[in-house]
Amino acid sequence: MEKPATIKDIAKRLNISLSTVSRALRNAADVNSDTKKAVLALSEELNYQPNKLALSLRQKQTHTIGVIVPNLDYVLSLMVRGIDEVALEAGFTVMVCQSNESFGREILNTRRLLESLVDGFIISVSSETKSFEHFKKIQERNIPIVVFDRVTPQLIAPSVRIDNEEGGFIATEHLIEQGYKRIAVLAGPENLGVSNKRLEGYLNALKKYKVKKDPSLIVHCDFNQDYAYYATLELLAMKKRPDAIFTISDRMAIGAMLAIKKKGLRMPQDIGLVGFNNEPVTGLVTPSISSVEMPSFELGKLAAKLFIETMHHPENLNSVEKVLKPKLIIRESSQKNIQYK
Amino acid sequence: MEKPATIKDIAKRLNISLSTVSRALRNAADVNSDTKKAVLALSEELNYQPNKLALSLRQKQTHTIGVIVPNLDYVLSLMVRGIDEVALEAGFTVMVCQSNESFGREILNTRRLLESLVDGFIISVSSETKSFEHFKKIQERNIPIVVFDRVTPQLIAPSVRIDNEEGGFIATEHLIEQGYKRIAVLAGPENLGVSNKRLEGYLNALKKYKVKKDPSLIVHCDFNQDYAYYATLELLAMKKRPDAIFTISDRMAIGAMLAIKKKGLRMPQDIGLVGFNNEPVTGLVTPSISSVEMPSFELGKLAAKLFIETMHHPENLNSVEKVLKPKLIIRESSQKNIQYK
DNA sequence: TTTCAGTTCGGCAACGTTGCCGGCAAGCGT
DNA sequence: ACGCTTGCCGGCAACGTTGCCGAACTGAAA
Repeated sequence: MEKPATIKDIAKRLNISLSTVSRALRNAADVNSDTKKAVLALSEELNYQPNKLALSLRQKQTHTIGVIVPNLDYVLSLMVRGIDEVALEAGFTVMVCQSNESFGREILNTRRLLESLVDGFIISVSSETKSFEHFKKIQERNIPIVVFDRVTPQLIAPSVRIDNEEGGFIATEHLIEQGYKRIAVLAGPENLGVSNKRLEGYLNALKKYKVKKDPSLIVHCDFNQDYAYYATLELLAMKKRPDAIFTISDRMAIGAMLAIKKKGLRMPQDIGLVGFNNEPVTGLVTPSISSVEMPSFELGKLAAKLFIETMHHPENLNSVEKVLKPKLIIRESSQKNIQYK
Repeated sequence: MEKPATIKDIAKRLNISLSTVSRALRNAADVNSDTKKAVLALSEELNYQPNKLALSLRQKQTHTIGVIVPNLDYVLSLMVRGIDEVALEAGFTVMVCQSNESFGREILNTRRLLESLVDGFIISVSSETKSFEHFKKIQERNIPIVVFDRVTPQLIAPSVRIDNEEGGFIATEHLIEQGYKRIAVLAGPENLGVSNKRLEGYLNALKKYKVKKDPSLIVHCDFNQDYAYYATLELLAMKKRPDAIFTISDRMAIGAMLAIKKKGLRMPQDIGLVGFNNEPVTGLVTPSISSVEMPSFELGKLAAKLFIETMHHPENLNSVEKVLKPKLIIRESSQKNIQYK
């Protein structure tokens, strides 16, 4: 039992032609039921597995999806698991690449996946990416792309995301309702759509509740715990320091928490804090941190489903844009007016 | 610019044969330097990319490594990144599958990867796995396997791991030195080698420092925060409750911490706690949790290097066993006698 | 008997690539 | 003029699979 069995082996053993075996295995109409049985039996015995390479070469389809993500943090790895689940079910294999938030790396990844002859892409763009030519070239070759989570108007493709504006809104609204007056926001890089949408939600909440917007309370910084830490220290050093902070991600919320503790301030009494993503760690730290949860797993599944639809009907699905709703998880860090739990 | 260019296109445009083009591209000796230049120039212009499927089909090598891991928690994803880095450098693509600690799923994964015609495997076995026939069958087909992290004597293959016995030893030794007298251990499932080695280290430390072993302080439970939580509650309900706990993983340490807090006990004064893996969360909770760090990234890189060696020299590398040293990171949860920091 | 439809099968080519073999011409020495 | 080496190149087959075409046989209708 050395080499795996091929169609040829079966044909030889049964003294019939390759074509007949092939047809029998694919259960084609024009093959005698006796020979069909014989072929099936022998293929079972030899433990025959069709060679995927030959198949792919022949029909120019690898049944492989290239997935590019900026990293594999909690939310994204959940999304990838969602993609994986649906893809496997549909007979696809997924290849996951991390761009590490680097533009160059993202280009490298697309090239590598292209070399691997993936049938298409499911992409969440890196925060560094400002040009989308590498993706547009792929689209010109009629290779399907689905964008998820980090969606951008600069790349026209079917997309799945959460309502980030809503997420920013409910987080801010909650802080306002808790009685916080000077609410700062730690936003991500300026060009990142996701971050800007959440910021927009923040602004909309201020507007609705007639809280005056203060530009000095809006800070852009990298999606990163350390940057958030230092940004928060600066915020807290202001003459009129904020009494609450909404961060665009939990990583940043952790950084903010550390800075707040460093300053000897208490949450939620002195400072309120709300993060985004609902990573498990937010429930473990002291105080636990309120956070906006998103249906990551569902979102991944939806992305994969949309991809498969796109493969089958490449006609204008480009305008399809699925949006899921986020949900606020309230914990200690923001409950100035208690009465919960 | 629709279909990607092939060798045939180049041959036709230059009026030469396929073979010549092929040789020119591979920089073979017996081809005129002028034609070589022409071919290279045209292939550049047409943006020629060799078709990997055809190549793989021809030379029966996909340059793909199948990686199977029980999950993608902090340590394992670091290891996978290490594998990825080395593999890419060496021209390999890796396909990662999660078994979710399930035996059936692990078998499914190996089958799928086998169908994808991977050149070999790098494996960390699931905690459920007690039979290794599915892997042995692969080895009989002369497909190389490298085992990492979760190594077992039941599967003879080149392996990379950390010194788990040492890890268990230094954690326990540290607790003893801090003056803890009744040290409990939350071990993993009984059949899991990694867990047993760490337990062995614990026992060795007790022996060295002449601390009497108390079987009621040794608890086996699933690698899981909830189980650890309940197991700890039981430990703390004992008449003579332990004054320190060493957990075999940080997940379990978190569970233990929650149980300790629930009981209203203080760390490190009432109870000492040391975990394993040094996940970032251990530094963020209050109190921060001491933990045994392992060089995960390095370990992944080593595994990939070993795999590549094995591919090139399949002769008896089976006895190769690389072992890396862990390192104790001391934080608040175990510092009864202060003076650190 | 001829014709025709239906059933069942084999042969050939193709997907894109490379390895092997052999051929042709030029250059060299005899 | 002959043979030998060397440099360069083309043809063929093969990897494992499937699609297309046509052949061979059967049985029945004309």
